[in-house]
Amino acid sequence: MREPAKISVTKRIEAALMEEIAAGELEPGVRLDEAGLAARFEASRTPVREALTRLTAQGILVEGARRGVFVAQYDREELAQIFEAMHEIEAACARIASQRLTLLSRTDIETAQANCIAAAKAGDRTAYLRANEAFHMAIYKSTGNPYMAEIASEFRRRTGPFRSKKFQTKEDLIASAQSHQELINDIFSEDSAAASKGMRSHMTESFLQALRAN
Amino acid sequence: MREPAKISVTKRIEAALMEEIAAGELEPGVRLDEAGLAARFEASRTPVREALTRLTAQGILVEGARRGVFVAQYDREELAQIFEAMHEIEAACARIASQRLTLLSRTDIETAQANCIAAAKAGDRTAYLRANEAFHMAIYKSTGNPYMAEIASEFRRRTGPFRSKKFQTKEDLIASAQSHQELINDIFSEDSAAASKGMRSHMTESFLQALRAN
DNA sequence: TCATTCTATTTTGTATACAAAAATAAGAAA
DNA sequence: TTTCTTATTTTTGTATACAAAATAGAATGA
Repeated sequence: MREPAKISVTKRIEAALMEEIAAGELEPGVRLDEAGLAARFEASRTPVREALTRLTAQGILVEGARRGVFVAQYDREELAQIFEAMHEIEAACARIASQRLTLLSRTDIETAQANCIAAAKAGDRTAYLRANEAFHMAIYKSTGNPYMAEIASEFRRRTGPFRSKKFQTKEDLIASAQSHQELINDIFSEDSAAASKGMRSHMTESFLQALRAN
Repeated sequence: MREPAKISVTKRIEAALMEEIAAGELEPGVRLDEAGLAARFEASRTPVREALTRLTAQGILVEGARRGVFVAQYDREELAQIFEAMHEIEAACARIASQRLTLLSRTDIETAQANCIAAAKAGDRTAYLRANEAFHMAIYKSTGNPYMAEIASEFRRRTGPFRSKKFQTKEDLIASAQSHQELINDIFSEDSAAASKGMRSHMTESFLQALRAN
């Protein structure tokens, strides 16, 4: 029997805010005041503060020039720079992953992709977003390098609110899932150059759509 | 006249700890207790806590399995993974930098390298460490992408305590400075593939020495 | 009307207090 | 001695309090 997994108030608030930002409920530019959040989460300002500090360290929130912290918001130029950095890291992950594929990691990637296809066919946007995250995470994990995986995940969290906007229609979902399929072929080819190139093209596509939607 | 630049207690403590860890005064594995630090910095536990939280988020500290936070410590396997990730990011930085070199950024890199050579010739380890950081920072900055620069810097901070150990003799410093020179040639060649390859070889060298010293 | 100074309010940064959890130490039983 | 239990002490997580800074608002003068 496992313990009730007591989670600290700080972590609970951090996770909740991260979730809301990822889901787009808290839009970029919105200000978060400590007192308000403390009231909302029925806690004191102390854990709220700590959660905000952690989210700020991750770049999900930014401290405004004046006062208070805000959900990170980027103009086109900044967004392009973030995507460029993400682009590089994702490409490196794809290359490394292709060199180190195990039966298990191949299966994980394929399973995630199967979920993507199912969600796309069903036109279920929420399910697709979740499956899409899992798909990319599976690739990161396949590098066998938790540090690479961590920075890749971090960028994914940061760009989440901007990427999610681009999935509007069922066609968007299906197009994305197809793009995944090409990417998988490249990675599974075990030609690391092709894997890297494949990821670059997938990310470029993703960026162009994100730019259009923001 | 500029204002006295009021710095928060939290930031002061964070910077001080970062400095001490980078300098190797606080060795990997050492435990940091809040009460003790609060006494040392003549502050309450609150700002100490916040500083520790931020350093933990940056991976400079880790929260132990049991209790308390510790200066991050890595075994050979983990160190290899971190260096691999750093390797990838540095290579990407070098490639991008080589594509975007401006007169100003070239000058910054050359100036930093001149300082490295001077410190190496003088056998001044502390000065070399500082100049070496500036040299790499100048390359990051030359990418024109603050997000790339930020992750590269973060890895540099994390690996600082392990890299610094490898500079023991004057010959080590001179060898490092010479390695820089080759790297500069590759980056300034404006052949981005060569730049990336050059950085990879520089980082591989650096890693091998770090492994030997740790 | 606009700018400016002063006042009031909000909000943050830091200190302190306290309860709960974990680590440590001590003692008892095998 | 070793192991198990229990008591003690640390240490952490959260709440609360308060002063200083920042913002907003009101009043004053041009």
